[in-house]
Amino acid sequence: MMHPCKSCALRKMSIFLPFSESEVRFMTEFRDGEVHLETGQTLYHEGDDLNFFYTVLSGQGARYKFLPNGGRQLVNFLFPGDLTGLQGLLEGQASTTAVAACPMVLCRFRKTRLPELFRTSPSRAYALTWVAAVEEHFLGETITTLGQRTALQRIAWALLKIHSRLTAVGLARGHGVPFPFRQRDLADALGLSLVHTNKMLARLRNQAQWEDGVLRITEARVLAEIAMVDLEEPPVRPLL
Amino acid sequence: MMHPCKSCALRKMSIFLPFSESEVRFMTEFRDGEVHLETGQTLYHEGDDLNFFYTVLSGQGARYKFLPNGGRQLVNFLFPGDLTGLQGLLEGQASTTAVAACPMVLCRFRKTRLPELFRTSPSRAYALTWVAAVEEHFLGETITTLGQRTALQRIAWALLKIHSRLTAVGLARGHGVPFPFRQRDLADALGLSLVHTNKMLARLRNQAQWEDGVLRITEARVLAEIAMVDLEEPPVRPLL
DNA sequence: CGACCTGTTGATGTCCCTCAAAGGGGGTGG
DNA sequence: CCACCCCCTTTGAGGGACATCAACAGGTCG
Repeated sequence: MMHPCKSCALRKMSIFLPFSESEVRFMTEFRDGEVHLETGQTLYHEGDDLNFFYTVLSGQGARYKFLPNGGRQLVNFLFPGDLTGLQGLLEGQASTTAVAACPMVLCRFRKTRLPELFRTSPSRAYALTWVAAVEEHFLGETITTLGQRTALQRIAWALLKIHSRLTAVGLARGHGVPFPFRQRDLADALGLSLVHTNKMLARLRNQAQWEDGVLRITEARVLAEIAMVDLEEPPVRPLL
Repeated sequence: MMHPCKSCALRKMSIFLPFSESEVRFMTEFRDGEVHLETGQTLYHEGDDLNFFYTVLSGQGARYKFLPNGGRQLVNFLFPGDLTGLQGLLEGQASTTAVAACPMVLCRFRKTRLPELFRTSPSRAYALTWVAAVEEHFLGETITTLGQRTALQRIAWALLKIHSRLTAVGLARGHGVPFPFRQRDLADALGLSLVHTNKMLARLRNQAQWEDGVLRITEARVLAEIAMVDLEEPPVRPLL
């Protein structure tokens, strides 16, 4: 297709800031093709020299960091609209491993053209920085959760965040949002053991159901109370 | 003084990428004065409308997030060269409270001029994004620490990171680096209780001493082993 | 001198980890 | 078509790491 960005479905979602005509033209030329991943495939490995960065177009994945003792931390989920790979911008070395949890499509950008982006399209460069700032903000919230919340509160917090983020990109289907991960992934995201994660999920079953890769929240109010957060939509943000 | 950036001591440190002549000129004009803080003063409060962002020139501080239950999370320390306030770029609302742990000097930038920076100085805009990516990378490491490391490992990890970061900005003084925080701050940074933090610090006394606001590391190798990290210098990064 | 803050140490409790085992699909092969 | 296995989920039992409660020492300040 000639105009992959022009027809991009993500761009139309209200959570993303609109593109100008010239921005659409620029991105169409700037992008470096698409990447298609199957379930379980890795986008990049920890330690890889990263020549690209990516925007998630569809599907879901996660970035993991592995420790010498066998531990594994899920640093963040990769949802449609998320940018990943920028971290490796500096060291050239990826600090995490990105894996697809279901079939994914990503928009690819070449790192060597980054200076050109900054020279040629200030508004797109601004968007890039903005997205990085959004991500930074979210990681700060995650740190707060890991540092201060109990297991039950962490689960409640995560389910709410995940649900609202996926709803914001139009994935709600009445019966819930697709969330194709295992309990082990959620456990690794929250610094909990698999067993305890399972037990806390059971205790929240009245407020949220997560089965067969579909997450449904029935008592958001209660979850928010448990998690000590306010119920709010994800803020509007740019898309790359 | 006419050339505050030209004479900036930070710029000369090898951990920071060099400025071109034109970049120095640009920043001199772009900056919006200095902010001087006394110990305990706050740079901004959670919920504030943020019109500025800042680079730490000297001194140290931290960003905190407070929870309804009285909990407090130290999201990150603010060391010389660090950029802060960008997170609030989007919501306009600061998500954390920034407090000085000793007298601080910061370089101030006006948010409304950000688009101008992207239009006028692509190389500076690139540096800004780079710094944000560095920060994002570090927050990811912190998440891994909070999620996967034990109390002793967290303390060892934090002491190493803090020491190497402060050394990289030239604060080592033979007997150690200045670190003007309380054990309560470190506890809040690592998601531990004050009491337990104290006990773990005691157990590491042979490897690291932290007294009277000075941190000295005598057995970095041992600490690194405990923390499950490699001993390495902080990567070179831009300065704003 | 007393009030307050920070650091230190001991005692007690508990949240969560680890170990263990069983049940339910889904896939493969006999 | 059933046997078998693997992965995921679920539940119970026991133990350990860390939180909470409590008390004291030293330093600083009013």
